[in-house]
Amino acid sequence: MPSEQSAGTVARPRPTRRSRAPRGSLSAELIIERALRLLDDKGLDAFSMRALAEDLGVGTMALYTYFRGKDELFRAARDRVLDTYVPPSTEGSWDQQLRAACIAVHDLFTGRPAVLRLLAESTGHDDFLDAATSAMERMLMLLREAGLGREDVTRAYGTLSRFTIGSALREIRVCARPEAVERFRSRLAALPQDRFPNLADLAPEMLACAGDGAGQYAYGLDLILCGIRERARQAAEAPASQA
Amino acid sequence: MPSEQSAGTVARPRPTRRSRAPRGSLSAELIIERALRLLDDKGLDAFSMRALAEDLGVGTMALYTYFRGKDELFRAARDRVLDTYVPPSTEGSWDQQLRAACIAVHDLFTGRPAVLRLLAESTGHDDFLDAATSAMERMLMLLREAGLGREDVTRAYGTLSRFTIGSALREIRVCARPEAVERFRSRLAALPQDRFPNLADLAPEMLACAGDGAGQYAYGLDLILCGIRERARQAAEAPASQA
DNA sequence: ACGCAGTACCGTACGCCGTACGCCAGGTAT
DNA sequence: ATACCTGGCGTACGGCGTACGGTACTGCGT
Repeated sequence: MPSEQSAGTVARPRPTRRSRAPRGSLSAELIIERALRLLDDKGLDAFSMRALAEDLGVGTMALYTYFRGKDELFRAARDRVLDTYVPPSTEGSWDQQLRAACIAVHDLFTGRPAVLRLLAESTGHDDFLDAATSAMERMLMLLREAGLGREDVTRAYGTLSRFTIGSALREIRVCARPEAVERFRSRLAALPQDRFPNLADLAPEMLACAGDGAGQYAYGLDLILCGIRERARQAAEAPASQA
Repeated sequence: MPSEQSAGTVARPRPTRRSRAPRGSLSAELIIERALRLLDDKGLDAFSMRALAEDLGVGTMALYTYFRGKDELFRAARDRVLDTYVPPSTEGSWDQQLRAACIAVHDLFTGRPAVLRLLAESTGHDDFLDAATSAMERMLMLLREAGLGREDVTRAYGTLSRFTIGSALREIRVCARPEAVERFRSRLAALPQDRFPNLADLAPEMLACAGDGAGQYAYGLDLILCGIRERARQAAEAPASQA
């Protein structure tokens, strides 16, 4: 910047002129990494392109060299996280493996609250990351191994995925937030016991479960797996009933 | 500002000066109603206080007489929708009743996509609407009727609610959007069959299920109910095993 | 009849946001 | 040396939510 502010004390509006960052200081990788850190630390609501740029020590518009816009950056970040999925061991019976695989997905989601929200708001299926597709393929395989028919495999998979995302969402919104659980507690305590006897009676259990996301997930998962087993048994007994 | 624009034809920037709306033209009820209509028609993303005010033929700030801000308005709108829940009949066995109740909730959610997103993003449990609390109470009662222990009742309820919200979310994002299903289709078709044999093979079923939200929900619900029944049977056989 | 307080509606302005557009500097090829 | 390419960047625009103060109407006490 040659003789830029030398012209007297006539204060420019002080845009806090940054010095130009050197040439190689940015990359898609680096941006995604920082964005994820920011997302995890401050949450989705506090995220902005401006904040991210400042965090990187870079002008806002520099980001647009690497991503067409915020949405594209978000999708890239989401994909990066999904690609960190590592399938658990391939030992044990089909239901043991399926259980482990689902729990791994659930853990991946709850570990990245902001990314989960991104995922929940996306139109879904707009892409097939390699890791995500592999996970899907593997689950379908395990379900076939269980002895389910073609449509049952598909529907059972859908059930698992819906339950998993519903659980993870609840978990990041409630279980992981002590203040939410606390508010729940006071609400429960204030309920008229005559109108809601079961709710009032079960308050201690409700509260304990509200704080135990992982346990809740495992319980529901087992319920569903139990249903799948039963379904497989029916299919084995009456193989002619499917189209 | 006296004599502000009287100086000749110097056009003011044309803020399209509205004539003041008459005194009784607004009410909390009316605002909520219009907000819901707008939300349903244009979606959550397109909603803004300014747009709502314009829709009502009113200045933006008039809304702030009735609601402290956008969040409060949203909560009021959400509550209003939740309060339209009507519990289905109280006839039949506990599982028939539970099934009907869950489906009613699911239908309520999927009928109001924008409200569902509001609900999914809220911290949850920050209030107990009368209708929502009654629904909860009734489900807990039915689960006790099934013969479940205290903790099982709570956890089974949690499973149902998580699955229901997960399903509804998926439904408004995918099943109800033909273009999302279409994109899914082309993605499936493009998959390398050697790496993802099951996925490729099951593509027709996957696609059919993607468009059939209600069927998917009912299937998963039955899986869970089956698990609950099994659990109840275990509890009946070994009543000493619970704390 | 007349003021006057209260209130429902509203205009303006501020500080955020995402991003279109074009500039500019520094490295590379010629 | 020169031209070009490209990655970083400043500015500006239109949108958002909303704090704050103004304004005109209603209804009340006199």
